[in-house]
Amino acid sequence: MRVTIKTLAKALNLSTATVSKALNDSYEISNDTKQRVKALARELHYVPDLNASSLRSGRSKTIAVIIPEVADSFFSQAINGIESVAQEKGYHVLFYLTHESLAKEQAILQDFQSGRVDGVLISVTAETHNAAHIKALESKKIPVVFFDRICDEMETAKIITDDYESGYKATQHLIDCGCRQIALLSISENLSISNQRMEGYKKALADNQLPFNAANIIYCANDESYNFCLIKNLMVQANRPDGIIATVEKLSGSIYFVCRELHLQIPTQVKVIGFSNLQSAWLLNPPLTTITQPAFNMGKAAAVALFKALNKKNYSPKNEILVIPSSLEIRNSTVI
Amino acid sequence: MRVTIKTLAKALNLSTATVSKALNDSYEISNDTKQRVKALARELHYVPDLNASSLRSGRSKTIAVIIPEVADSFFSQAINGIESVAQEKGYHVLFYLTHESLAKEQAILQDFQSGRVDGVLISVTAETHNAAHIKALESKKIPVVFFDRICDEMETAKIITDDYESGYKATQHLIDCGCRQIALLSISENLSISNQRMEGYKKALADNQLPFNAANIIYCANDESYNFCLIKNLMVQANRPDGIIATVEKLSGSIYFVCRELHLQIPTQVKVIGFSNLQSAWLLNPPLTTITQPAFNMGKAAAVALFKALNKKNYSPKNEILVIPSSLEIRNSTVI
DNA sequence: ATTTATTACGAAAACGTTTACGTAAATAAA
DNA sequence: TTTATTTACGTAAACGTTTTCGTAATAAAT
Repeated sequence: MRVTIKTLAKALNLSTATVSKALNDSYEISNDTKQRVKALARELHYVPDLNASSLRSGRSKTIAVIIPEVADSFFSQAINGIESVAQEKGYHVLFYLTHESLAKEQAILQDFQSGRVDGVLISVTAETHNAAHIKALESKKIPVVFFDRICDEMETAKIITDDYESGYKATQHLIDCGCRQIALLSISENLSISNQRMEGYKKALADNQLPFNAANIIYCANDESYNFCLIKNLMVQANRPDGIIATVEKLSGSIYFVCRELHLQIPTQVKVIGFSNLQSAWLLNPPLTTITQPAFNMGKAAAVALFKALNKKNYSPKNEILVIPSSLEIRNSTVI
Repeated sequence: MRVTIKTLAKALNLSTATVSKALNDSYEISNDTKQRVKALARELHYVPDLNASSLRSGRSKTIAVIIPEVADSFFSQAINGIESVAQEKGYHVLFYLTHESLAKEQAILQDFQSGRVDGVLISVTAETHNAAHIKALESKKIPVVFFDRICDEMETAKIITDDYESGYKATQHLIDCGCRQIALLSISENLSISNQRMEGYKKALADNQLPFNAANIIYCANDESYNFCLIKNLMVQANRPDGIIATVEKLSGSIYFVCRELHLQIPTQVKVIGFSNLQSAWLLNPPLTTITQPAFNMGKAAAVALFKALNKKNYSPKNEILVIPSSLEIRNSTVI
């Protein structure tokens, strides 16, 4: 037989209400009773039914994390940050991968109307250009916190890195290394991070009296072989770039593959800098200069912000942006 | 006001029972009624309360995935495989990271007594040497499927790769390349994969009349700098190995770092082969020869096996081992 | 014409909690 | 002493489903 609150109540000659309150450390219950209840619960290996609890209380002790990919070291590390605080708070974490598909993102969020989760951490897809489906959670009073890839139109907590400055720094570094024709690999026209990084790129060009050339902005897709072609086409041109910035991790690899195929030497013929958290950046051939993002801390900060909202009576997170800076790590893909 | 089954029932002048059955496509309900109910449900954006549903039915439509790390490309890819089938089946996926801690693994499984999940996919920690805490799920009729890192003593479905053969192949390859003193980096004495890979290693040595030297088996820990020291100590010896096998992904990187520090040339002075799924293996300096595991397919197969069990009246998965072979991919860390 | 099946639905209990409200006893304040 | 407050517990409803069982009405079989 399953041991429920009733089992305990009967055995101790108490009401289920008292037992429930005792287990939840209610002020209404004497210390003595609490001890007795908890002792018996432990002895009989009582474990509360989560579904019953959630149904009645309206809280599921579960949060959702929605990200585009997991095979990206940024998100891997961010997950670790999130998980570390969730486990500490006794919360459980549902993971969802959108694979950069807006439709999937919508379907996932739609499901949260079911009361499955108490809060949501999200990094939107490259296709997401408005937040209607995310705003729908407001009606259920489910707090949402963005990290990395945010939606400007939502008034909530957002954890980002200094994308604008990073774009600037990356570009300036290449210019300092002698580059005059710098390509920027992006993945989306509506993604906050892409736009910010590009703005920084443009500003750096302007500050150095270098012309901005729209042809040097390459929008990549979610298809590796397609991206390979795009980059290859870029690099076979007569006036090919002498510097490339990959604004998203997976694109760095593609650049290396193209350069290998075309026998282009990095960094002598072309310099490369990638937004990446790969520990193996050091081990690449040549070691990759990176903009390294504080992924773990961003994940952690996002989770902290979410739990802060979950503890408020007014569910809604403070509308504020937390910026955790990235760092430029110079290696041999830009300098000899 | 929230729209529940009662709302629909009242509006259509039906009982809640009928509405529920209609929504679940029960044979007891006429097609006409089903249409009307579903139409109104759609119109009013009705979404069933998962907690109520789970409480009554005893099924949560959620599975758990327990893995040691996520910052490991094997697990990243496996997750993709799992997620792909879960999403298709309309199930949700809870993720838990053990960080190789048995205590954490136990705590996580303990929590599953709450009815939170219908089934579990697990890859155990390096510390796990018995399955008592996992067997405890049997009393709750929660099916468990192992992938990659299995527990022999559990009678259930297990998805693995051909670890023994992979260990053999890796060793034989190094021998073919001229190595006579081969070190094996392991992470645990009780982990199935470690032992199998080591047995394959031993067999290959024996088949080639090479002596087995226990000093060449290095047990690494979950601490990068500690591992670095271990490997460094190994490589500063006079009779240092001329070949190393890293049986787990993260150790390959450590080997490269040590070799860089000691100015040891790969592959001329020491040849390296790693169990790894990093796409960047190609891009390392030098490109890393790997045993590449079918991570995505293993994850997928594990999920499929679990769902098969979830659909059975008798919850328990078939006690069988599915082996999906790995492949040796030869690159320049073993050949010039 | 009577019995038996089948179809389509409803009443009500059940799942295991949490919580609003009530209350008796003990204590404190007036 | 009377009244107010606090302490510690119980009663019972509620959360939103699913499911068992019952039952009319219609159709089929005898």
